[in-house]
Amino acid sequence: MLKIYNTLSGQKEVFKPIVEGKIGMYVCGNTVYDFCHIGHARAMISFDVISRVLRNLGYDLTYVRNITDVDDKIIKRAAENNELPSDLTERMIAAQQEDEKALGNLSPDREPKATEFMQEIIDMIQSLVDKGYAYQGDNGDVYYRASKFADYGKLNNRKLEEMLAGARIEVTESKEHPADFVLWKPVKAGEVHWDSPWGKGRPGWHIECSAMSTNCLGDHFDIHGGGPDLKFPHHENEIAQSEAATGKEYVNYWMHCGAVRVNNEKMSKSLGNFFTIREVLKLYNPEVLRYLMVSSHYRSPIDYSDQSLNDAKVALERLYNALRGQALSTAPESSDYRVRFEKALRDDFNTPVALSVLFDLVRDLNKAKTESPELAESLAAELSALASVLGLLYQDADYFLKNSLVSSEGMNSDDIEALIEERTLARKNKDFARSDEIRDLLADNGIELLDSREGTSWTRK
RNA sequence: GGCCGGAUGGCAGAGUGGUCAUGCAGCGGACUGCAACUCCGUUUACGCCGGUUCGAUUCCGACUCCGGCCUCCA
Repeated sequence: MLKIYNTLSGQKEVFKPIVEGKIGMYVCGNTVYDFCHIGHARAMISFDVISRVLRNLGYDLTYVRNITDVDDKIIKRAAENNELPSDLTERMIAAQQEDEKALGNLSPDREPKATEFMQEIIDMIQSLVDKGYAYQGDNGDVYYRASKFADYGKLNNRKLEEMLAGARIEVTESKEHPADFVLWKPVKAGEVHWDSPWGKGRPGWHIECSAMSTNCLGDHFDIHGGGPDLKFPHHENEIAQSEAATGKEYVNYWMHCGAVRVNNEKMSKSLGNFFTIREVLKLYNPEVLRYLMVSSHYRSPIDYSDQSLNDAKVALERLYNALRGQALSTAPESSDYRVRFEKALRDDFNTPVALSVLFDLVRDLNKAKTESPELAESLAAELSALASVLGLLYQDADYFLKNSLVSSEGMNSDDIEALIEERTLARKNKDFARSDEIRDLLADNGIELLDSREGTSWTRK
């Protein structure tokens, strides 16, 4: 039994797919006008893990995540850069793919782009116009008529009347109601545009997701996910558009990950307090960032700091230490560890508890190394197999331990190996003074040594 | 103002009506030439006030504080 917290109901629910054994999942992707920051990383990693877990549980999953490649911010940024919007979006899509590959995310099954679904977007708007859910204002904008959709606000527990009190909704003369939102906006001079029954122009932000998700997964599908800041208005508007256009229920389970915070404040573009993924990957091995994301529950807020990254690095080192130099056999079909691990993940993807099972396993593995090599090989295989469900421990242990911190400075491997060789000789000759001198020298350079019967290995701290 | 979600040991972070989370750090021991890695043992906890209960960190209510959304944002 799988339980999923559904934003729509505000509680954990037993998951039931529409079609037995199959799942359609749509996740809102990024607007590609800038490099991804840590908040994007969290959303991308969270849903990557969720998709892996669903497949591990045996579901036939179709995972769709869109790319927003037409938007005000893209047009603005491209103009600032003096380049074509399409050149900007291509660059940023390539950058995002690089980042994700580094972080160990698997590609979604489909990554539809808004510009490739223009006809479907126009068709959906037409359908809304035909049914009286949309109208063209005298400024040329086509608006969604929020007041006609009885369930408007059901995802966020809001009522139209109450929202007016907030008074932060953009007031436009051309709108019938302040909560109405744009489906299609007329082209401004020199901007990219498409032909439509309402004149040349381009789509509003929300409609593309309704059009792409229903075209890729059907009018009614299982899971829709995204970052916490999309809950309102974006997802609320998606529901309104889709259900009005198709006349069917849109999505069964809505999932939202938690925010990444910096100094107890949400990391966001508008606050400017964000770090890009590539900045962080200049300092830390990408798996450290992934571990940080997986080490708390996907819905909890995460505080991002040097210390939180460092804690993640140290914890990951413990896992990799257990695998270093350890042969793997075959993982058992089922074990107490696997049962506990999967039980945790079936409970709304509780990755912190799943990780705690891994650490219990590591303790037994480390003990088995001296007591039963065969058991150790099997436990190591089990550790590796379970970790892969979270997308962790995919690197060579020795490589990771030498590169958990990515520093461009510092000693290179050859110099380190040479010093270790000299130290080994000194130790053979019982010249412990020289031996310790070398170890201290390496330690000052962030290199920690580990002597064993097989020889000396090292870790970059 | 409205709507959500939090408050757990030195830090991070799960969870539960009555027995262990887990990682880091600390302390004692084993291993080691000394270390490191590892192992064994161990200290520190559930915001505040009431209620339900044989018993509440866990359920209910009030309070305080914090965060998010209500505007583009993963």
